[in-house]
Amino acid sequence: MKGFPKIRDVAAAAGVSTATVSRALSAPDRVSADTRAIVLKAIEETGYRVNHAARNLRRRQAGGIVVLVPNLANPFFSQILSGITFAMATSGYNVLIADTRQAPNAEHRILDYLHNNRADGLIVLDANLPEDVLSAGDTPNHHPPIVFACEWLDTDPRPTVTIDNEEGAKLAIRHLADLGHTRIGHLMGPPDNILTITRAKGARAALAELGLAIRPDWFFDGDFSLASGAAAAHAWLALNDRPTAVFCASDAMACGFIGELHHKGVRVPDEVSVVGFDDIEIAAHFVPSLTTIAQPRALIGETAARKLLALITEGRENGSATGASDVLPVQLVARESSAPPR
Amino acid sequence: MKGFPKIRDVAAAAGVSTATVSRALSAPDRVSADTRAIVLKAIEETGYRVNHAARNLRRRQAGGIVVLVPNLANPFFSQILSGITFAMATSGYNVLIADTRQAPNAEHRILDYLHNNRADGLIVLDANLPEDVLSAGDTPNHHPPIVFACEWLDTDPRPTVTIDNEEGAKLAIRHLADLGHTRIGHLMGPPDNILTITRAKGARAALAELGLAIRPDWFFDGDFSLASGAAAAHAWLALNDRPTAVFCASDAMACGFIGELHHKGVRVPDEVSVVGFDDIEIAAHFVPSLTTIAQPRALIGETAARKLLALITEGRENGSATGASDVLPVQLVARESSAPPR
DNA sequence: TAGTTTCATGCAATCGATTACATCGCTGCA
DNA sequence: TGCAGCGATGTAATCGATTGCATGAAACTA
Repeated sequence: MKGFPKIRDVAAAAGVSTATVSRALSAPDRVSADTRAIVLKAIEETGYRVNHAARNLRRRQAGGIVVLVPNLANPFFSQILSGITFAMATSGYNVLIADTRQAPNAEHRILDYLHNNRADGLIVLDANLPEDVLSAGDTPNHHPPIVFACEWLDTDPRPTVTIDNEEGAKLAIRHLADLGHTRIGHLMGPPDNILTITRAKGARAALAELGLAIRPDWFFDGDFSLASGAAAAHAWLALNDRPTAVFCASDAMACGFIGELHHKGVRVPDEVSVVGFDDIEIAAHFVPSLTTIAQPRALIGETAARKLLALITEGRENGSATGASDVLPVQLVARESSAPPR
Repeated sequence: MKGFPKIRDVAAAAGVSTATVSRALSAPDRVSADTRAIVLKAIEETGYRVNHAARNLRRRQAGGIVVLVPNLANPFFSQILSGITFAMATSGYNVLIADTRQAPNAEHRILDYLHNNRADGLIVLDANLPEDVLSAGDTPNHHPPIVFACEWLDTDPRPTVTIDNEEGAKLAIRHLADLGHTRIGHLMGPPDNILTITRAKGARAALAELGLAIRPDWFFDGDFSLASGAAAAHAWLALNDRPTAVFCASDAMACGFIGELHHKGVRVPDEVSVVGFDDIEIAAHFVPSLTTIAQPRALIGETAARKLLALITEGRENGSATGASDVLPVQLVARESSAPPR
């Protein structure tokens, strides 16, 4: 960073002022085609690169967006991140990532991103942040625009990018009913999570529509993880009166559930059908391959990123940060793990 | 970002100069305990937050590190990223991520990170970058320090954080031999990849040590992905004379291999034993659960991050960027997918 | 007691790009 | 011919924190 050419050097090489060089880069149509060419050549020759810190300081911006991920180690998010970086690639904004559940002081550091000039915008994938963290954005111009993706807050009017979770759950239940199942259970995500609530609601609604039993002892607790799926397998085994099909609120849980049943000698789908949710990559290759509700994860990330960019630009131009919310479609993918009951 | 308090406001509130405020924050022992307390209180009251752009400009730094990931959508990397953000959390550096294989212009944008004042350091997880991209760092002070993690370049003396890939492959082969297998194949990663080369080398060495056959038709081509594992299953099925065990260079390939064999009615480990590499989370829950070589992914990320931080600091203090390289240990985890041959 | 260190603090230059405003030369119209 | 209008460019202030140097007071030394 020491001997790097600066805009002054380029200006000297091109025989123009620094203002012209700056304009040739950031507002090409404000300089004549001739000088622009000269400036670009000078940039080429000197090997000049803008200093982002200087630019950001002057423009009063941060130059990046932050993605708040509840748990980076969870592969569910990797494809969403991929969609985000894809959409951001040409924008000139950096993509920073932060794990909201990671010690030390996760909460404190998030606040730092929120109030701060560290990010021009946020994509929040974790709606279970401490209440006060997000409400810190009360005073509208004290924080950058926020887009929620995947998860959201019912009480919060900010724009979101989600999928139709309720419909997804209904598709799953109807699929099992179509196969002939009448005894259907549901393995849920973490309590309080909006996805858990919405998917469970959809499952209940579909069961009711179909006139099927909604039995509390067939609604198993989980937390979206593989391990909780395995734990649910034990709960299922412990029942006297078991459902013949289980709709799991995540593929990870479905895999954990099936894997553990397999250890106990219970075959899927012979003895119990399983439907997952997410369509993670392994679902198609699992044994048995997993029937699931596909959600377009990369597209979610991409959409959220574009929406955020729009908000950032809009916020700069006028003040009206409108927040239409996108709901992306889901799709049933039928595979081996679901079959008619014996 | 408009009406935010600046250091001047804090200085006024505390009745000191901006220099003192700055020092109270960045060099606490250069101000007296009393004034420090006063300044901190003033910061609290005004709600001041440093402007990173200004700080970075003045300090001639970028304030962040970049992680170059070959494919963000690949969950293998999520845990490494997690380790990196964990180690970086308290450092004050942002963690930026960039996908090196992502259109448009991946190559061009990487160069931007390399030469540029966008990052104070890089963690590179992709050693297959175009030759000239990395060699752009010839002139030592024209680029930030780089640490390679997982993958590395044989020709490059820069510091690396890796695992003992050769030993891992040997563990896998020996494990299969211990079970009684004498006909052992190997499903490889993408050609030219250093991990592919090293693991295949370890596998060959172990086979040789054990006096077992090294048959070219039992070395299958792959690319670490699930799909290539499934493709290898067809290659295996097509052989007249099949190995009774296959060591796969990634868990994803092992899962794809097993999943596809299962579709074709071939049971694992009954008809063929399989050992993977990585110990991704699903390995323990797969059907059958996967015997594999565990590598400490989060630790790799964490170690790389700390090493990079050390290089950044060192580079600022004196110029000698030494690059000891860490090799982290691997471990065999025996599960159901490997058993004695029939 | 005079001279020397040490410590805490203030002053003001500085990092490098952007941009409001001023300037200059043309064109076009009355 | 004269003046408004416009486009291209230059001048210089500005973004906000950091830090080299200077200052003054206190502590220490001989």
